[in-house]
Amino acid sequence: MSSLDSRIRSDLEGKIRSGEWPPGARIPTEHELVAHYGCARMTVHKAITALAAAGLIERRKKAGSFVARPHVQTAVIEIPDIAAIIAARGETYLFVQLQSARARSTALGEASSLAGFYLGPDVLALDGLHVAAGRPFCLEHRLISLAAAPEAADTDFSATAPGSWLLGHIPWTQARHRITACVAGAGGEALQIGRNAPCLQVERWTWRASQPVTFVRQLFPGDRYDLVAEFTPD
Amino acid sequence: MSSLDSRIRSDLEGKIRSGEWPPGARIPTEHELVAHYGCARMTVHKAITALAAAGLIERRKKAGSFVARPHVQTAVIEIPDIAAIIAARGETYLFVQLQSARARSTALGEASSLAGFYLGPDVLALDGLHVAAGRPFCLEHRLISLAAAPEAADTDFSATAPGSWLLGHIPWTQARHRITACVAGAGGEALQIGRNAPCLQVERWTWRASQPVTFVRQLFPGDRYDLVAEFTPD
DNA sequence: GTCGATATTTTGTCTAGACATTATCGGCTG
DNA sequence: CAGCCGATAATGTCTAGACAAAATATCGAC
Repeated sequence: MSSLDSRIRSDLEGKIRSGEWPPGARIPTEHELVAHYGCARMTVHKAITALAAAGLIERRKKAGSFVARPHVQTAVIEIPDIAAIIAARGETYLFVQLQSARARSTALGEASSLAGFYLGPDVLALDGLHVAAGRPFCLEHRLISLAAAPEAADTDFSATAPGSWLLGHIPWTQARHRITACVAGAGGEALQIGRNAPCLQVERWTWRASQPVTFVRQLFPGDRYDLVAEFTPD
Repeated sequence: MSSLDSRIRSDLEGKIRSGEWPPGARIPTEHELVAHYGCARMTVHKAITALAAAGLIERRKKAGSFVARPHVQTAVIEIPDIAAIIAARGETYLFVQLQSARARSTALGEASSLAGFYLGPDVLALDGLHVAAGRPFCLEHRLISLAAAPEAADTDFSATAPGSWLLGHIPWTQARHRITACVAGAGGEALQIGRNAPCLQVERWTWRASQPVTFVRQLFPGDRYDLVAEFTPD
């Protein structure tokens, strides 16, 4: 926190963010910074390396270190467990299972829409509704690979959201998210909104050690949920 | 890339991701790893510190290092410049200005909706349309603080997207994003879709050195754009 | 002047220690 | 048994070097 390297780092970061060192400018060499701060090179190196990892500067051997030119806005969005979202709002949370089926994946018509994401021959298909403060909050359609999560076959998801359960049982996943806007369509009835109401749709494909584990499609009424991303590159 | 510390790091990471070391498990101490890999402690320390920064492990003095229990899914989404999105698709890009006005911010009715985001007394208000391959792609409404970006007053935005211009002139910002689903509403005409068509709305508030710079609201037809986030924590 | 080999500068990685910090453990005391 | 308190074990930071790798700069030959 107040270690020397972090002080050096925020010192340099301040000069960049304030514009004192504009994009493209060359910053002092490690050697010069060592002389300036009166410390070992490793200490300066650690500070500069962290700035480079954060994308604020670019380093080139022999040439030096330069303030980077921003090109993309990256934002970190957190997609927490839905139960956690609702708990944070101070509302009561409930999960209701609508349908559950165990099937051979080839029997699932949608298998083809999951291009390149083959969950194995044995798949659990679950439909459920997340309810916040008595109002429908999110309609969820989920497929779970029983090869990757065999315990799921013996678990009762009638009141437990499969997302929370999976997070606790098949953790440390790799995932891909897709966020789109669409109309509620057939899901409008369960969500108690019109078929033409706009919804935020989050799709997530999840792997564990490169083995597909689960796919989920979540539909949020547009007026009940939004994603907020604070972006403080550091 | 193939330095010793990165090899140690991916070695440990593999044991975590494969489940060999489940969440909550204690991983070997730095001392033990030094003995195992036959290197200096700094080298092991660098590898472990990187894993801790990535959130894969938690470290507690005296107690040791433990595989973290995942609780939130964080995803890094990149929100690139719209021109870059379209260029990446290999389509032609065009920006069309619809309206431009310089105003006292109190004269803008919406000022109140930007709670806590006061752009200063002198504001530039711009409406424009991003066009990809001849079709409307994004409707944009933007406010620029002339206190933060005085050069904007003398710039011609009739064909230059203000977003690209700002990125090059007032870089290294801090930002907040909000992503919602809504209907096109009045914007439906400019986008050549129905008023009830679902849209992805991205709002972004931008600061530079804690000074508000710009606010933008972008409306994407739901079927023409989606956000994709690859999540490979590392 | 142009090309190419060599020197130099700058960053990247690593070592073998030192001391600081802090939470836990175990024992001592009341 | 409860509570305090010091020993200890683990991480956190830092040093003063060393060598490696890479890219630029320089100088010489032609």
